[in-house]
Amino acid sequence: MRIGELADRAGTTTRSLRYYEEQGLLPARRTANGYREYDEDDLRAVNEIRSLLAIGFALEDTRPFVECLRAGNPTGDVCPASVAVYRRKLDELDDCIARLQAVRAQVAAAVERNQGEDSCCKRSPTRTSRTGC
Amino acid sequence: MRIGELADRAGTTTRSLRYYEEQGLLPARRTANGYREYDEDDLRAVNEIRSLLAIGFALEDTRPFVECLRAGNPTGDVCPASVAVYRRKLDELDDCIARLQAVRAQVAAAVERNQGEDSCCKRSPTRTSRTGC
DNA sequence: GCTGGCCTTCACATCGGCGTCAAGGTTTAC
DNA sequence: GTAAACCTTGACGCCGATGTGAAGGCCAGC
Repeated sequence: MRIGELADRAGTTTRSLRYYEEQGLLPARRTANGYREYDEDDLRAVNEIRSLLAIGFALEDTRPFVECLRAGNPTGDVCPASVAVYRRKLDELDDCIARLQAVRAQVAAAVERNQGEDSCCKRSPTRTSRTGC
Repeated sequence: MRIGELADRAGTTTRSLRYYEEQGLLPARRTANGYREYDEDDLRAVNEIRSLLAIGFALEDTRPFVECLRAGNPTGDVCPASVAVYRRKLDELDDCIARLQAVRAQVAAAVERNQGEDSCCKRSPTRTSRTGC
């Protein structure tokens, strides 16, 4: 299949696929006219990449999983290198969660201190903003 | 005091202070020669900004706190607008923590599935990478 | 008067994973 | 033959907070 179909089937864009190729994660055969040509294995690789990205892995961290798949394994996570990434991610997640929980506690305490307070303020206008996690 | 001293005392850089000014968070008086001149209130404002940034607030989210301080309040968080930001941040933190915990569980399960496994792989090299939370 | 250490503004670089456009080649359908 | 729908490479834009550097002004001490 060509890049457009692969993108559609994987629920992504051609731009992303070319980017993965550029990063050495998705080498592509070329047809005579220079078009990239992909097969079902490539689709599996892209799905692996996408599902890992979706849970917050960096693209680079998906590499062992993709290589594991390419090596002929049923899934990308049966290889030691993949499991190593998983473990590192677990540590990072634990650190991150702990930090966020500490911040949460700190913010919650601050809210409590200043909630019913008439210790209010003297002026200051209002505004809005956006999210981001 | 001038910008270099303020930066030193606040534990940041002149670049950052100029950026805060550019964002309208830290207006500066100028001396005759064009140098920025700051006082102790400005130091407090910068400290407020820095401590909020340090716990993951966006610069824009520090605005109500700074304005609250500027309005003459003892701390930046006694104003309703500040508390509103706190509350929104709490929600964001809860969402974020929940997502990360879900991911953590998913990754932990995957590690468990593939840990002692001789279901190993067939080849695939090794690599390294870096952190980031 | 000269050196060094401040200060000024302007503006480009960083990181990651793309979006998006430009300018062009190819192939298919009518 | 020509329009439509693919494909190609290349390159700039984005976001946020800041690093970094260039080119120049100002001031204190020697």
